[in-house]
Amino acid sequence: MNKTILIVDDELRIRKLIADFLVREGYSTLEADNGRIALELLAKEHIDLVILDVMMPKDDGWTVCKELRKKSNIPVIMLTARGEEVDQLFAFEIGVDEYVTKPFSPKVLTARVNALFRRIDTEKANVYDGLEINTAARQVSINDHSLDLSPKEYELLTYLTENSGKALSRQQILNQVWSYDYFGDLRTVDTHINRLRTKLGDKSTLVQTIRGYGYRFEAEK
Amino acid sequence: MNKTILIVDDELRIRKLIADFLVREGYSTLEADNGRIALELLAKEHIDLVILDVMMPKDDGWTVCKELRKKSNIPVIMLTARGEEVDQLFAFEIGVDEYVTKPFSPKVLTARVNALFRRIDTEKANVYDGLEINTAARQVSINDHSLDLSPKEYELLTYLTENSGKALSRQQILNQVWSYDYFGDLRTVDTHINRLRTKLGDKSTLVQTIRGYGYRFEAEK
DNA sequence: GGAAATTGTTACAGTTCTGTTACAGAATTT
DNA sequence: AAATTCTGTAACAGAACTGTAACAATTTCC
Repeated sequence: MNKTILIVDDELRIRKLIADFLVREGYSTLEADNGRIALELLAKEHIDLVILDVMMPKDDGWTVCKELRKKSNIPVIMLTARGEEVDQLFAFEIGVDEYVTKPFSPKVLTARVNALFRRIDTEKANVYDGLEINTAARQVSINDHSLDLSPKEYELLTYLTENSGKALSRQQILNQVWSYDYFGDLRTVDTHINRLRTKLGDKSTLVQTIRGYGYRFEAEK
Repeated sequence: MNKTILIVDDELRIRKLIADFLVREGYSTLEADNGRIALELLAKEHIDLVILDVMMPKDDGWTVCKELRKKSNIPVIMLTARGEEVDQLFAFEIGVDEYVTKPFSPKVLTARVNALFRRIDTEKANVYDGLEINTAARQVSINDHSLDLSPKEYELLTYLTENSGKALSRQQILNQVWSYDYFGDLRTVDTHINRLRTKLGDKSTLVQTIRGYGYRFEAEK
């Protein structure tokens, strides 16, 4: 089923413009011309993402977002007017995921939406073919059988899974899992991959070698 | 190999700040404090993305971007000052892919960069008559059946596909896929083409021989 | 048709790369 | 402080990759 995006803006023209391009990208859309209706829709409908204009006559975007956040972790993209002061820390605390400055090109908006969904989707998938990663508990298990990973092994595994399906070079891995100013041997990565694979047992095939490049985590289809 | 980002800004402080966070994200960086040096670096080095400050004393960001666009399709992120009027249509025509308003949080900047690369990478996930090349995963597949290519074979194939429809001489291929200072036998290219064709199976006809010259990748219409 | 040029194919040896293990020092726990 | 665990490096063996050469097949040109 298509993802549904709720567009909240008091201007019909803007709503239609946005809806037009999102539909073209393959999304379903809902519309609300004020905060109250937006919140009602959120309670009733299954909505995957909200695009929210800051400037609205009744309740402004910030208020709607704050209300929304009490009930949901739905991603929010804010539309801000050019020149409008935006306190990024405030926005972050409220739980805005992205902004787009008006006027915007449809290209930019749809790109943001796509990128945000990709991010959410990858964050959600914490079970890979029977390998479960509980980030809150910092615990990894295979078929409810807990794995005893060292700190580095855990960090390495989560970096791989967070970028599941992507080729990661040894340098990239070293930069991320160790640190950007760590100047160690690239082969260190290999050793840790080896240790990780050993502990992964028959799930070790999830960690694929890319010869001459690095590694890739891959949940088989 | 890491993606390389060129940072163009006249202020050392800003450059270092940006470079710091990008390196932490696993990118390599290059720096230029003016447009001329930026263009020189672009000609010499392999650069995947440019971050460009609009306000610079010699050539402003727009000029640099326009020059750059004559020679390359590298994605560009513009740094604009808050309150600075930006004509988005103008920027779009010049070929700017994203902006970030100063002052910005590193989080916002790196998020933009990551999102842009994701977009580029997924756009790049090209399909040629059933042959799919996923550059992010560094993976090639035919009808969802993954091919096991060696590093050279992969590089060769992507070089061919990136120049799809163009005749490439053996020397040109050797210069690009090997390196410009590699002095090997031209027939080495033939051998690798042969290996590649073998692995491509019934898609091998995509790689055409140009007698007396070299090869050409051609997606049939 | 036949010679020359060009390309396809295969084999092989040298090189590079990766998996694995061992070990010593560092960090952590007891 | 001792014991245990963790970590980074080095070393080695085996596997994969690569470049060259030699020969076969094909195309071009006379």
